[in-house]
Amino acid sequence: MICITSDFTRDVIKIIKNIPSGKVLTYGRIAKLASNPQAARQVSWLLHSSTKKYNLPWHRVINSLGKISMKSFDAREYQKHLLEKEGVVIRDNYKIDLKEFLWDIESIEHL
DNA sequence: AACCTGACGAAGA
DNA sequence: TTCTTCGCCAGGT
Repeated sequence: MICITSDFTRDVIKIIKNIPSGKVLTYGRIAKLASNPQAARQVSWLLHSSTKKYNLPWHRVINSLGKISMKSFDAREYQKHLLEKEGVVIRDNYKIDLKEFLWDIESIEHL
């Protein structure tokens, strides 16, 4: 399991934990909110390796195209199910309308 | 210290 | 519009 050693990682964890039900954020936006716009891959790495440990709502994180990007079919279907349960509409090809469902947060000051 | 990993993303072809 | 390439980062070995 991972050990937090950077402000970046701590912020990412905090941000993800605060995504409200029924909303989503993209890897890139999370990285940007955590003051490192180019660290989207690290966000992905974090989710992949420490979702359980930090009890994160991992399903509310999608890619910049507004799509679910899990690798296996089963995983995609599971994430789709979790999101739909919260009212998020999933279109063909696991596409989500960011205009409607992207969490509108501009800074993490108040978190 | 060097190298590997990831559910990324922007830019080209 | 779809696919490939390449740069990114930080934690884990």
